[in-house]
Amino acid sequence: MVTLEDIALKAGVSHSTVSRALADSPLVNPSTKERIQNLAREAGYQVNQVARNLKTRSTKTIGLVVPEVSNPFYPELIQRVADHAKLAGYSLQLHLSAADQESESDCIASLSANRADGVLLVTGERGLVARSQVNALTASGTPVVIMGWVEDSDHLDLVAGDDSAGGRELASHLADLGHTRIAVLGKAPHRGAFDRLVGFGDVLRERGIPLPPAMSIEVKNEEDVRLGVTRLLALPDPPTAIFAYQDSLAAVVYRQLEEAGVSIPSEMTVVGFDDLDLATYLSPRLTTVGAHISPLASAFVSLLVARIQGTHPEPAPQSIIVTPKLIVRASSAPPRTRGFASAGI
Amino acid sequence: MVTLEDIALKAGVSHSTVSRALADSPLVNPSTKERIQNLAREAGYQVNQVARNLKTRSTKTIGLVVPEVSNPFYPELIQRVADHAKLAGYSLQLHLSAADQESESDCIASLSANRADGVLLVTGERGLVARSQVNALTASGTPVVIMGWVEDSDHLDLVAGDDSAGGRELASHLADLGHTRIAVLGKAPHRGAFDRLVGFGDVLRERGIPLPPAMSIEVKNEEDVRLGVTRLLALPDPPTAIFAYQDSLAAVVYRQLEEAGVSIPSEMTVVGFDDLDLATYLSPRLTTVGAHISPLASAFVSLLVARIQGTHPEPAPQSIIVTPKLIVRASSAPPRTRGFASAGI
DNA sequence: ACCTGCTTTGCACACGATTGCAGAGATACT
DNA sequence: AGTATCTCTGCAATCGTGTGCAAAGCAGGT
Repeated sequence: MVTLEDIALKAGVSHSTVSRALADSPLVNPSTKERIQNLAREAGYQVNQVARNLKTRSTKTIGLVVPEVSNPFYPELIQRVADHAKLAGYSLQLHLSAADQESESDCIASLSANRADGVLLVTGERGLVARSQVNALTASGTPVVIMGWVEDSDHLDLVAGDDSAGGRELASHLADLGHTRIAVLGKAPHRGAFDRLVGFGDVLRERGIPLPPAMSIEVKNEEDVRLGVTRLLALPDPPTAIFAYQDSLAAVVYRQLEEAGVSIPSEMTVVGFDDLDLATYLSPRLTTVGAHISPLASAFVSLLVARIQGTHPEPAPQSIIVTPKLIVRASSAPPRTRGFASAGI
Repeated sequence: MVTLEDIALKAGVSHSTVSRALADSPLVNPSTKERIQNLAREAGYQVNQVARNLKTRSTKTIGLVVPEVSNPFYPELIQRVADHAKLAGYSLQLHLSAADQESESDCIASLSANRADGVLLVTGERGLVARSQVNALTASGTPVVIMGWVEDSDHLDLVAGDDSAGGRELASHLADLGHTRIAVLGKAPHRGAFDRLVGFGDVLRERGIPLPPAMSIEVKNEEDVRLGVTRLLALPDPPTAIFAYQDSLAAVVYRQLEEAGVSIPSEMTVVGFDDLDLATYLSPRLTTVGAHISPLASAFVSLLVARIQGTHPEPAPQSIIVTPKLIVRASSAPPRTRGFASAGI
C-alpha cells in the first residue's frame, strides 16, 4: 500500500506537504499542489483511514445494531438508515444482535472498541437488554439513540412508533365494520412491551366488545399460529376477525385459513401490524397499520448526528414518537351475518 | 476514553506491561498480571481497535458489498455471511451498491481506504461493474471473492449458483407435467447474463415445446408484470404455465392472476426461482428452484478467509459452482385439458 | 541596508497500541 | 564469590496521518 511518504519521495517534498496538498489546503503552492495530486492519482494512493481515524479521533462511522434481518421490517429500515447516514457523511457498521449471533452487549463492546462516533440501537422483543453498557457508552461520550420499545426510557434518546395508537386504530376499524367476535394473536407478552395489544384491547373494552380468553392466543412460532387458528375455527362461536400483531404472522394466518378453506375477507377478516412490503404481496392485500419507514429512519439518524456534533438544541434526552397510520386494503370487510352465513353458497 | 497509559499510571507500571498483561502474555508476572487485569476491568478499559489496527496492519474485518436489501434474497445471504464470518473471527462492514446508493466503485474505494482484510462482492443484474477497481484491490494484496453472475470470470475467485441447471430443472418439471404452452417473464436480458432463462429455453427446445415471442415477456418493474400477465391471459391460446425468473416477481404474478380470477394451480401453473422464504408465504406455496443459502455463504466466506490467510492450497482463481435444487410445492400441476376446461366449473 | 509581512515548506510531535531489545534482579550452579 | 541463566519490566521505535510552530525565501516600503 502506497503511503504519504511514498508520494513525498516521488515529489521531492515532505509528507506534510503531501498531506496538505491532498486536503487541498491553501497553505501549499498551487502548482506543486497540482503536481502532487497528479502523482498521487497515478500511484493509486488511497488514504489510510485507520491512521487518519487514530489521529483525528473520529471515525465518521455510526454503528447500527439490529436484532435480525429475516423479518423484512429490518432490511427496509437498514436501507433507509444507510441512505440518511450517507447523506450526513457517515458510513455504517452493521451488527446483528439476535440470540444466535452476538448478543447486544457484544455488539456495543465491538462498536465501542472500534470507536464508532455514535450508535443506533434497534431493540427486539426483549426490549433493551444491554442497558448498562449503553449507559457506560453514553457516559464515555459516544451518543446512543434507541429505536423501539424500552421499559424505562426516561434517560434515553428514543425514536419509536406509537404502538398503542396503532392498536387503537385497528380495533376501531374492526369495530366500525361491525365485528363483535374478534381474536388476537400475540407473542409472549413482556410486561408493558406490547402496547399495540394494549391499545387494541382498550378500544374493544370501550366499544363493549368482549375478548374472552379463548380468543386471545399467545404464539411463539409458526406452529403455534397454525394451532391457534385451528383452535379458533373449532370454537362453537368462531371469530369473524383476527388481529395478528405482526404482518409476518398474518402471512401464516393466511396460509392456515386457506388450508382450512376459509376465504378472506368474505368469511374472515385478517389485519396485521407494521405495513411491510410483504403486506402488499399477500392476496388479498393485507389491511394493516404502520409508519412510513423513511421519516422514521430520518429522525433516527438526525437525532444521532445532532448529538454527535453537539448541535442538538435540547441537551436532555428526547423521545420522538411517530404515530402510525391505518392502511385499509382488501383483507378486511364487514362480517357475514349469521343468517346470511348459513344461507350462503 | 481510558487508555493503556491510564491503567499503567494506576498500576505503577509502564504501558508496555499493561499491554502484555491484557494480552495474557507469559512474559509478565502472574500476580501483577491479575492486578492489572482487575484494574482495567474496574476502569472500564476498552482497547482502541483503531490504534491496534494501525499497528498490526490488519483489521479483522471483511467488507460485504450487496446491491440492495429490499429483495429478500440479500438479507438472508447477509445473515448467513455474518454467521460464518463471525465464526472465523472476522466482523462485517456492509455496503449497499444500488444505483441510488454508493456505486460499486465507491464501496470498494471505501473498503480499501478502511483497510478491510478482504472483500465479498455480490453482483447485481448488471454483473461486475467495478472490475478495474477489483483488479487494483487484488493487486494491492486485498483478496476479493465475487458472488453471482460475471461476464468473464477467468481471473476471479467466484462463488455462484448454476442458474442454467436450475432453469433446466424447472423446464423439465413443467414438461413432465404435460405443459406445452409455457410463458416466460424475464428482465432486460444482458448478453449472457440470465443463464436461468437460457437453460429453461434449451430444455423447451429439446422437448419440442415452442416459445413464441408473445409468450416471452420482458419486464422491468411491477407494472410491466401486471401488463404482461394481462396480455398473456388475453391471448387466443393463453399459456397453462408461467415461469417468473425471480420469486419476488412470481408474487406479483400471483396477485394479478388472483385479480383476474384465475386460480393457481388448477387453471395456471406458476413457478419461480431462488427459493426465498417468501415462496412459502405465498398461497399456494410456490414451486421454485434454489440453493440453500447457508452452504453458499459458507463457501463464500471460507474461500475469502483462506485467501486472506494465504492458506488456500490452490493459488489460481477458483470458481465454486453450486447446483440448485427443484422444490416442488403447491403452485404447479398438470394443465387442464382443453375439453375439460370448457366443460369445467 | 533594514525592517515588516506574506507565502510556502519542513520539523517534530501526537494519536494508542504492539513488540524487539536491553537491562535489572533473583536464582542456581560451579 | 563469581558467573550463567531465567524471569520480569521498561525504553523506544513503529504503524500513517494531521497540524502547530519555526523558519526560509522573497517582495515591498522607508
